[in-house]
Amino acid sequence: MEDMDHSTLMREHGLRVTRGRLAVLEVLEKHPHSSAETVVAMVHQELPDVSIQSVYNVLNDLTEQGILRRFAPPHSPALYETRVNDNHHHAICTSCGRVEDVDCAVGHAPCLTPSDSHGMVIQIADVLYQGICEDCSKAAGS
Amino acid sequence: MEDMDHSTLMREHGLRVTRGRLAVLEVLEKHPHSSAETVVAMVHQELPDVSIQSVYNVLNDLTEQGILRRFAPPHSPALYETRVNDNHHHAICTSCGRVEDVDCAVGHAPCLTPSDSHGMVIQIADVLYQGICEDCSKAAGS
DNA sequence: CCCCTTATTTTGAATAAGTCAAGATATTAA
DNA sequence: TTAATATCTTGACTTATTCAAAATAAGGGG
Repeated sequence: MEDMDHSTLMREHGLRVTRGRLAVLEVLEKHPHSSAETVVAMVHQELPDVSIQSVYNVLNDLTEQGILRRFAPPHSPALYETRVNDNHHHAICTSCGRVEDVDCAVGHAPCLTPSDSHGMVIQIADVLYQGICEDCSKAAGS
Repeated sequence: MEDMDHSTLMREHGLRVTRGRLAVLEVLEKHPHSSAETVVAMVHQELPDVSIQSVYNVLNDLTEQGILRRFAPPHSPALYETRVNDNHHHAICTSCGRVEDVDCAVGHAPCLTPSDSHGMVIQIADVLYQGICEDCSKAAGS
């Protein structure tokens, strides 16, 4: 069972295994870059009586444990994904809001090494490219 | 007068020069990484009858023209700055929320060249480092 | 310099996204 | 199986931001 991994993962982080948490992880594995609202909608397809607040709790708890990753494009609610620990980045279309994963060009984890971090110990580097996606530039160019 | 630059800048973008816009630019030059609310507060020190809505309008208009830059750390309202066109990045302390400017280590505008942009034409690369700042790690380590 | 056009601002209401807190429920260790 | 407590639910609330219509002000042409 695929849930086994998720269950084990959560136990390793000292978290109890609940239906809500498993459902959130499954949803985000199938649909990365989802907002809390989207996650709620998809969780409800399987488990209609999980509360909205609960999904927010789960998203916060799992993000805090590093099981999920959260990022916040301007003009967008926070988005979540399970793809963690691989230093990939995101490109968002400023026109339609579509989000794509992008591997960094410069090699392995380059952006984890800022020139001068002002004494901060860096844990995460989020890179967000903003631009116009193919479809939107076609649509605008016509 | 320093305002001359700002006025010229706005005219070049086809925008009318208003007290509110000048005030917002001045505030953000002195206090980069300010939220809309902070900008309102500081603008009000000089011009108490500029409305909140107006500041939001100004921030949106100037951002749209590329005169301001907006970025949105998780758990934070959107932040604004006048430093534009130099591909610098940001480090935010996840504990106290402090934001610092960071020049990218890898050279000039490296992150504007993603390996595979999925057909998107990239306009901006925002890099957000998250970590623990010196003060907070001292405070926690005690 | 004044007037006209229209960009900008104001006012007030409304929405979206997310948090807080207290009590009910479910998970897990013993 | 039971006890302890982590998690979930409910409902209200806060924060950040947007919308829309009427009032005002900027700047070009006479």
